Amino acid sequence: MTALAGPDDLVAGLTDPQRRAVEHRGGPLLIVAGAGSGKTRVLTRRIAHLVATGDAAPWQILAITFTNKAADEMRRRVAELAGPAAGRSWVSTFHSACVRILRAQGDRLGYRGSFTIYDDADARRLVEMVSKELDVDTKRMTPRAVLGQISQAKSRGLGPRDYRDEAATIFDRRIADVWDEYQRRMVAANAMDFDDLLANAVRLFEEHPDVLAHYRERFAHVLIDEYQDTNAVQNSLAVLLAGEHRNIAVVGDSDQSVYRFRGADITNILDFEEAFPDATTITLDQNFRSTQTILDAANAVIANNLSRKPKQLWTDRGTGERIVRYRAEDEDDEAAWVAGEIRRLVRDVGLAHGDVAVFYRTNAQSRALEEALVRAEVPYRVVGGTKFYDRREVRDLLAYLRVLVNPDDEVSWRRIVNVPKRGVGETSVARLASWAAAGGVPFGTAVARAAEAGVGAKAAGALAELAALLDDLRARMAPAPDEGDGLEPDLLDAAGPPGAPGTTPVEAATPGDLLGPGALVVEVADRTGFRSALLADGSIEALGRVENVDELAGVASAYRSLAEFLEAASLVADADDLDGDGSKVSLMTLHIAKGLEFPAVFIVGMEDGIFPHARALGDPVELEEERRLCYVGLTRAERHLAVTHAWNRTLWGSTTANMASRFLAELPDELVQDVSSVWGSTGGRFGGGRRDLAGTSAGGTPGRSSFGTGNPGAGRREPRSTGAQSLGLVAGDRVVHGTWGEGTVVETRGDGDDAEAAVAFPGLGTKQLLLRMAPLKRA
DNA sequence: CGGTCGGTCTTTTTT
DNA sequence: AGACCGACCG
Repeated sequence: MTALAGPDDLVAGLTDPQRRAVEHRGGPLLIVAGAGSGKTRVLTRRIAHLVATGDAAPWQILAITFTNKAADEMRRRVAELAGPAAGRSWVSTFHSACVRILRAQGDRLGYRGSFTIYDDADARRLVEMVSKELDVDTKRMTPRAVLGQISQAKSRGLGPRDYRDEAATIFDRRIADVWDEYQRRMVAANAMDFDDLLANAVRLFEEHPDVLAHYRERFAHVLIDEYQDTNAVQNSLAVLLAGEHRNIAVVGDSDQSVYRFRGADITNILDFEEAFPDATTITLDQNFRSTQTILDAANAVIANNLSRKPKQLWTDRGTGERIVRYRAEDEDDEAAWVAGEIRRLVRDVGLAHGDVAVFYRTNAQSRALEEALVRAEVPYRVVGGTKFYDRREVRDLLAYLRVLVNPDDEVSWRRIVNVPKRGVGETSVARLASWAAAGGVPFGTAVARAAEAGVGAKAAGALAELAALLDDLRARMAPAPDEGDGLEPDLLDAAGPPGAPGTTPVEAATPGDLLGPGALVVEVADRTGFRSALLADGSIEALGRVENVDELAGVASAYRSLAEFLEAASLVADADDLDGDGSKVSLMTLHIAKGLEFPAVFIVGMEDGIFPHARALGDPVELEEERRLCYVGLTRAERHLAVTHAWNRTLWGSTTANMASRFLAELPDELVQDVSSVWGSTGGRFGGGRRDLAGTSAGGTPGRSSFGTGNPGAGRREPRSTGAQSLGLVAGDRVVHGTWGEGTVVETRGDGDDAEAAVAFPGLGTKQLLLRMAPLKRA
């Protein structure tokens, strides 16, 4: 379509600091990018600029993000700017980049190319297994906690031996024992957990200088997003790859570091300038997202953190409305108020449901909201939460598929051995395990020779049948396409795995009677009796499970090989990650909200003990992390922001009274409009109009309204009308909206105070406006 | 071996 | 309130 952008086009429209970040050459670059400061824009333009100026070939660029979604988005935007050649760049997450390298080079570490990736649940199972074998008290040391310790240590770049050396308590030494055996079993199972993917890549580079040299040469430019969320190992990777040419650009905002509990180390970004003394630092603090009121609030809150570099976000977009605060009786009142306000925003202010998001600290809080939204007939979706790949039946089938690809995968074997039920109980599994261990053979061998292993005749027969079935399927499995050695510029894909968003899924053409991934799912589900067991159950949820099985087959069939599908399934946590179509309100945790933005945001449950979470109250470091989370939440809002807390909240069956969150007290008074204070007042101060709507749908007391006409000004009386209803608009008229700019009237309805107009704003879609309330003038 | 009952423990989770 | 685990029994 359009001609590719030249270097000058690529810096057009950028602010001065943005431009400098794009044009910087020679040496390390730290881009301190505040929320909403256009960092993705800078990153994508920088990549395109490197290519357009000829300073780098596309395949010499490695761009790292944290989520697949972010990687897809970046890939898309870079392709727009730099053309298809940009597909030769690696734009991926740390984990997928490491997988790609390890698939090609893992044999140097003793892994085979088909190694399995264990997610947290798989890893936890193995820890549990090992703990029990070692007689660890799994009550006092839960597998979850032990794995957490191991994971944290791995994130710091430690191994079992280092950990043992550091061990201060008997517990730590036990953890080291478990870790030792866990790691042995992982190698035996030809499996890696998420932390291993990173750690093994580092090990590969450290132990094989020739490999490192290859990749250093290959990736002459390294860019890393969300640097504040990197852990020590990821930092090592960055340093290893960029340590020689030093063309490393990192982007991040220490105020948005909220994954400490996952091993993220904020000092990586804080100390970047020390690690790279010749680094250039560019700060982006102009915000292009929010009103100044919202930014002032966020600035004020985050200023209470001691361990940070001062930074003030600013905007030229104007003051905007005050932040609405609602003090609810309980979580139901809170939810009902939110539901009512959302209706107001849609009816009176002209927002679409998709423009609105509600954030909460913990997933459990979504329930009351969902109930209220259903009652108020507000369409919504819950983002995150239960993921497709976490469902039991999906995990079961994936375990079958993994065993097909990797017969040494013990955890998956154990999972499927008695699913569906074939009379193989705990004792049989124990016999299989000890026989395998004694003979030094994989668990799968014991399954095939169960009778020899001492398993009872009936169970042994079932197991032999299972092994034979899997052998048969394995023989008919379509081979994985050759993926090269990971070093060629153009191997694999230009645009991520097939089936990934942004690429066209290709129905795998399977030659002869070879089985592709989709067919394998079907075969496994049918021939193991998995599907019939579900159907026999007959319950509603069993039927849902059957649907999930079919869906899994559908997803799988978009991949070229089973191995490829399994890799994607392990690395892409959420299949229903799809961006909403704009027709639904989004509900999500504050963590998930990071990186997103919405015209209207509600943050609920702002109570000490909820947010900040109870477990953070006594710990200053944790508390600062919670405050960063608050900062993240506040800065997601573009124009409308409401914060709520409930005096009473029922949690886990009992009701407790909570104080308002300390973060609420950190919001400057003049930025906040307290809605509960108008309780029983005649109203009029807060934008008025349609109070009936809020009242009836909220099922609460009328008069508690909030978001009004969008008129700024602290404490000033809001006008009852913008007068736009008397403009006499007809379809085709050009108008200017205070927020959305110029648009065209598409349709008008009603008259007087009830007059409404549908107005199309270029690039923003058509908005329904209540003219009495809308800041509208003739163009 | 497999179903049922009661006791316990509840954050956040890009990969 | 709900999920998950372990003990108990047919």
